[in-house]
Amino acid sequence: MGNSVTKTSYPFHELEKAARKLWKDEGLFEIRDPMKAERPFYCLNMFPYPSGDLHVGHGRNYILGDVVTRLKRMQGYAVLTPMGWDAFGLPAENAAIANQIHPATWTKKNIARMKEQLVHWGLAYDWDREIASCDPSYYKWTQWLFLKLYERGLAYRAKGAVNWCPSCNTVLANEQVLPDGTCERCGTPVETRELEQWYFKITEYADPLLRDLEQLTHWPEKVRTMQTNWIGRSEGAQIRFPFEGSSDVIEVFTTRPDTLLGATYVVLAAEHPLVTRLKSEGKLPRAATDLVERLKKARVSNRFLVETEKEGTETGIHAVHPLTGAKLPVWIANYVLMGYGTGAIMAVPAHDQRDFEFAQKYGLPIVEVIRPDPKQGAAYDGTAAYEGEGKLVNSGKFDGLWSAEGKRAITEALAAKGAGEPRVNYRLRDWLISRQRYWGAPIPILYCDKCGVVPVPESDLPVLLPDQVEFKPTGESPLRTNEKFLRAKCPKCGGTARRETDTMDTFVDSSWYFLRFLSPTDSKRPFDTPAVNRWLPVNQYIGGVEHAILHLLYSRFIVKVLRDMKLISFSEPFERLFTQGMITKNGVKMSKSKKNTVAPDDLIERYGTDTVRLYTLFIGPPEKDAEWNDRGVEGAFRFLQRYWKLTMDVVDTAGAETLSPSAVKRASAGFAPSGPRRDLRRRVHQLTHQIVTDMDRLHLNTAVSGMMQYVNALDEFRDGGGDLTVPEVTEAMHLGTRLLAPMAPNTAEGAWQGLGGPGSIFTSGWPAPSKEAMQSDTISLVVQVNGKVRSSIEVPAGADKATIESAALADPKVRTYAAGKQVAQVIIVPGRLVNVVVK
RNA sequence: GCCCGGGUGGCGGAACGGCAGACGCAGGAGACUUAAAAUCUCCUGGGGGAAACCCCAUGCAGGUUCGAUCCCUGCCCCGGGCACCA
Repeated sequence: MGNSVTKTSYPFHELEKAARKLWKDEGLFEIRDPMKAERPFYCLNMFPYPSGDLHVGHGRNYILGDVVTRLKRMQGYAVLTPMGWDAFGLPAENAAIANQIHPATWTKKNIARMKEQLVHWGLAYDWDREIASCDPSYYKWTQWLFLKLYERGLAYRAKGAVNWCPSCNTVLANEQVLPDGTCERCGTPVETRELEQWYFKITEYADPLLRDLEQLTHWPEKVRTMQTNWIGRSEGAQIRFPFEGSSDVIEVFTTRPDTLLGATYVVLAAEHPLVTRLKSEGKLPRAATDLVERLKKARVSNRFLVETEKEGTETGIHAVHPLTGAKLPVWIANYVLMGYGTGAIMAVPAHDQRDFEFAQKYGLPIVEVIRPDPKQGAAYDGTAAYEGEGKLVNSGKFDGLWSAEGKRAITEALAAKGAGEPRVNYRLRDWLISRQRYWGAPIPILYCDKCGVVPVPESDLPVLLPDQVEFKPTGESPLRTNEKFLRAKCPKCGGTARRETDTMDTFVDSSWYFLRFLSPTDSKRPFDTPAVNRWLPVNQYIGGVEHAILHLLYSRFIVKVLRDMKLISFSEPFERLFTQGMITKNGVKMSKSKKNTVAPDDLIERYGTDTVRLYTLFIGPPEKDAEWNDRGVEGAFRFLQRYWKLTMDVVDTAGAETLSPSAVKRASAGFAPSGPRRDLRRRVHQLTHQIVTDMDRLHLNTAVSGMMQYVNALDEFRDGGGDLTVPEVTEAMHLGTRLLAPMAPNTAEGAWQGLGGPGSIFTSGWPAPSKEAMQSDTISLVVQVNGKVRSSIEVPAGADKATIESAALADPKVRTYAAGKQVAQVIIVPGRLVNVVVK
């Protein structure tokens, strides 16, 4: 089959070559001076990790971005369309361990290969702005970013329970652990370890990160919801319970202070500091210490199992109810987690299902304090907790208040006693950024025996990764044992210091790269503030939904920090976000490991890049997943062939002089007032309208379909004996070619040159349909009887309702269906239909 | 359990509340050809009918409406997110 294809008269390879040369010569997609370019538009694809080969599934992302880029260019914008490489990361290091190849070498090789593929794909990137996050000239500034956060107290080191991936040999941020407790990258079950690690204080920005989501009206609702859930804001109160025999207090967080009088016991997480202390002081009963040990061990692996049965034990100590003074037993239980709130709760079994189950199991008292309607019986019926709101009962002076009032009144009463206050709690945890890996940006910190933790002075950046290192199969970072790297001089006291050996999470690299593209080679500053302020937020950001939380939340955080540092003037990095669906093959995501990838190279070789582009766009709505079908590619190819032949036929018959744009402009006098030529022109403008609208909304599958109909319309015109030299055809070719250009740029550019140019099609402006041309003299209306289609009538375009009604009632089929019945109503929808309601 | 998507021919998918299935793929018939490929033409949701036409059909059951794939209620499946979050 390959043979027959290459014999086609559609010379896609030549077209690609010529088009690419023209675009390069004209510098169509390059921004020379960001401060001077008019009408800036920043179109960005998430920069990829250079994993090696690209498949057609990856291509969807880039093709979408390229269509936007070219469309905006035609609409007269100066489009910034850069590309770079998220080039630090574990696969390079794993390759190093497996094949004894340096991560830098491996990464560079992959970058070269992928760049070749992107170029082959004909994507319009401004390669002069290419960046790679593993380049010292880039990661110098990632380190600078760390120092800035450190200066502001937003980077800190702390010991705590962390996620450890035993396969990746490193810790992970919460965002990088999947809901089933496995590593986001490799799928290995994550373990818990107590380690001292570096964090970014993203929780400080929880509220702005949440609030500003409201501004992001051009983000998919889904992504905003996911971020909202992830941040997990809840309002309530922090309440302090003193406990007997100590001046200490147990702090709990609750969203239901209105149920405080129903609290009958207090529960601590096994990891709660008080538990640790009591244990070390020998004040815990044997059963309790045993349980604590068991729970801590179980949590290493079972932390994510929700279905675990509730289990607990008494500590022997008692807390004092802050309002009633009642003695409440303090328990330790597996259903209270250290990772949320204070790691301690007040248990209200009548109104919290978890507490209820626990209280039942251990025979703890249950006191009802909320009733939806006090006149009716209890909502709490002894079989399950009532978790709704209502009026307070059994709550002393608070009886009769509604939950909302009760919350306020009880919180105020606590505040008056100094026993509590309103509190907003977040699910979001700080961002753990240290990684025990080599192939990342070293954290620019020194440990001095005398001065303690000392940041590397800005002037000493970058802290370079040592080149001569050995990768051990144990997976231990070679930095840990590299004496040359480790040894340093303390910038404060001049004494000996030891370097931090952890590197930064690669999501730090990608949290600011979109700023770097404006000044990719600047060695003085991380980014050019005026240029960045002019071009950002990114007008159109395109990438996979898998970053809905990770990259997109981190970037938003960093941008807000930089704004607070007055280094940029905007608060959000990405104005419009588009998350494309993945392409599946045999129902599953394309991936090397599943061996179901489709390589673009062969397809481009055989059919040309425009065919691959067009099919990728046509496959379905871009935001949804879609199944790849090799036969579908041929459909796209057939269309382009037909389009090309048609263009060449028009050029041959009409000749250049009738085709030039000025001739087209003059042609309007020659447009036919009626007949097939007029019909063609109407159809062409209607389709133009549809395609323009679809492209604006990124409904590219229907835009491609519109182009197919466009060619069908012209073919039908010709088959019906139409003359290709008439001005209607010339106009159609000029419009259609420009409409096609963002989607099939090489073919369209070639056609444009054939049609007499001048210049690149991408400087020819974006078409607009003519309202007048879209109008028709008569319209055909569907006629329904009682909502069922029975006939259709032809009426003048401007016909009034009375005319339409009588025409409809006169229709023989309508008369048949209306026979013997009364016409109750006639509904007329202008331009659409008539519905005759009979009884 | 809660919150988002989604369920339409053999397949991918179209349809401001207004002719369900655009466009394409696959399939069928034909033209061209010694033949095949390529190309072109016509047909192609199901059922009934010689035909004109008629009936059924957008996961299921209701509702609102002159009219519902679209809006509302309940339910069933599929995908995603959150989840002992206090």
